[in-house]
Amino acid sequence: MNILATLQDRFRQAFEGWIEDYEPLVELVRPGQNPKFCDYQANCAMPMKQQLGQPPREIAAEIVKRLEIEDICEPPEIAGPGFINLRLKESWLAEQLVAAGQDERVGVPTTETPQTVIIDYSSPNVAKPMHVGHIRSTVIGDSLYRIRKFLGHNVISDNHIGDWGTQFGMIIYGYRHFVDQEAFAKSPVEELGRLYQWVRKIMDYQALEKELPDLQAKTEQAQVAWQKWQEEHPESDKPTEKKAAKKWKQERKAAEQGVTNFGVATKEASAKYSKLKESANLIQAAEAHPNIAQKTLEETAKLHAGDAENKRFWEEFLPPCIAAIEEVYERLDVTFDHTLGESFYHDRLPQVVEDLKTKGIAKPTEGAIGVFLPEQDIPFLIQKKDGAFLYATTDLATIQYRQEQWQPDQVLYVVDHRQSQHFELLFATAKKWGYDETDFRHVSFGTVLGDDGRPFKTRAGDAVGLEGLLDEAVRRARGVVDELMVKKKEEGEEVFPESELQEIAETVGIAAVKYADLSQSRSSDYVFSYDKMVATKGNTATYMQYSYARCSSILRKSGETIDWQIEPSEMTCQDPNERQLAIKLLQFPEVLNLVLVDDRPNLLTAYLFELAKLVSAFYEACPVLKADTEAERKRRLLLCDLVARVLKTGLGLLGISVVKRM
RNA sequence: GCGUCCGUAGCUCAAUUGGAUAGAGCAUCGGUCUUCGGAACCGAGGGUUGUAGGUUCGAGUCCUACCGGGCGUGCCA
Repeated sequence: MNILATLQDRFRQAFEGWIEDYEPLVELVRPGQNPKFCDYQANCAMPMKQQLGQPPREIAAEIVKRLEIEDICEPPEIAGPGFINLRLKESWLAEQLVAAGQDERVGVPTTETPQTVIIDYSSPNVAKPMHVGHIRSTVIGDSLYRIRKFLGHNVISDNHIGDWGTQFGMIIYGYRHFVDQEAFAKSPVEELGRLYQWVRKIMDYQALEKELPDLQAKTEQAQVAWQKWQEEHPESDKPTEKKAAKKWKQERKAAEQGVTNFGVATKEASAKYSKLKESANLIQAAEAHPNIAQKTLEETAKLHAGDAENKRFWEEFLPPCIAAIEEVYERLDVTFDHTLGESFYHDRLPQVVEDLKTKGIAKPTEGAIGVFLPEQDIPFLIQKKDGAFLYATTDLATIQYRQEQWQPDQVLYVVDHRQSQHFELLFATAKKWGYDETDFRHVSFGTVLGDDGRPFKTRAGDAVGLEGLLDEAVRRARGVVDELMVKKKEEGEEVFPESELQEIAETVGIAAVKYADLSQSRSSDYVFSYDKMVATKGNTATYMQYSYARCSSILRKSGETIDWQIEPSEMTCQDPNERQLAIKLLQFPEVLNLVLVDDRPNLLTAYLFELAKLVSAFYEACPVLKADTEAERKRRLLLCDLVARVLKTGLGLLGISVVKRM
């Protein structure tokens, strides 16, 4: 049962035959902001002023008159400029609680309008270790998948892995020249990873060798230019006229920034260079394999052209690489319905370009092929002048395939915000191509930052590996769990066995990483902090899991079997804390729907956090096991049961598991 | 230059897309309690929502300008 939807229905009925185009007004029925005023409120009277030419308070009175809602709410009150305040009836709340309690889905109905939705997320490159950058896409995508599925949509997850790119040229080249056969036989993935890193290092070294003098020269030039600008533009010369002053300031900023920008770039580059230079082996390899970047590109081109040997390497390397990625997913408890990578679409690319050309959508431009779109200052290039295809081409082929295969109503791309322009171009092109019925959405997200406010990197400047990150989170979680055990021991309580402690740490650690990400507003960057994510206070997975464990423990200690076959009158809330908790529990369905409006899992985490806080207040005010009467005890135990189930279900929809005790 | 996102409490972040007194957590301060699991609860201080205008019953949210930042910006993905 969705309270909000039910109330909105009643308003819809009230408007019917009276007001035209009332749907936007129905949207203005909302949960109340402050329990002091109301449980729900309708803000529709004010905007109706224009249409009806009456004072909003009069309109509100008219709405209330037409509204048939007395089975659900107390008589509505009109407040302020024309707010209609609704207060739910105790008897109705009790009925809904019992219905939710009896329902395996804790009262969440499935949708009446199921849609076919494809979600494209995670998308790692094979043969390259997964890193911190993959967390958000994977975790957010997985959660959106779970929620849609739970609500009854036909969801298809497709992991569009990078299995056809230049990294294969790199490992093929590496395999030809540097492979340690023994290591490869023992663990192909590890050896391929080493080869990738090694070739990457040689490439970096050679590139830096070439670029560094240039960078240093540019830094010096920038310094000279800045000096000169300052000499030629003393502060006293600053124009007083507004426009000229602005230009003056901009020039100064440009000159000054040139120094810092090139300075920083040079400093970073030379630090990296001298670090690489420490390895004699690397220098030797770099000398023996000049221009390695070009050679790896050639290997990639050969693979794409169907070279038998490279294709054989690819076929040999791919399965173990995918298996390694699967291991990470298993640890994260993430699954996909399909894993159709770039290579899957390779054969379709020429036809895509041909078709777009034939239909007059794409045309040659400076030797390449591109789609020109109104309101876009750059063309969407689908073929390079050397004839090679681009990821734009693959993305279009993917859209075409998915339409043929699944006819989706909606396609979500959970990809970081830096690619928003690419998706704008992609979606516009797809529309022109005829796929104009599908709701394509770029579910974008911000960058994961370190505590210095810059993208989260290791001290050496590399991306942080995902597995190491998870290990560290689990290690911190173990620290938290151990601390807890010390306390238990002091208080003479049972200390858990080692195996269980490790299990709890794993569950709590992984949950912490996921929750930290999901609880953040998706569009903004966020600062990664191990300490904060495993904190036992605040909006963290740890706090929620504890709340669940505490609830479970009370239920366990009651020694009773939960039985929801009761009369609603027995569930009537007697205490304000019970009532607040009951309403929050019943709002679970509407929150899930709200999450999907704009694909914002943080609304679900916020809801769960509020629920957990209300439970704490409830325990404080309302003894459960030591309740005054048997009826009270029973009612409160049932509330605990529902809380535990909503917490578990809600966390489950975020991809987070719970433990029975901690 | 153009495009785009952002600027909210000391810190990290919310704010149901235009609704009532802008909320949480951390940190700070005060209080409660012989713990149904105290990882608790109750309370206080802390804000000109970057600045200045505008739109209207009503603006953190929309419009304009400015200040400060991130990201992107034709053949990488």
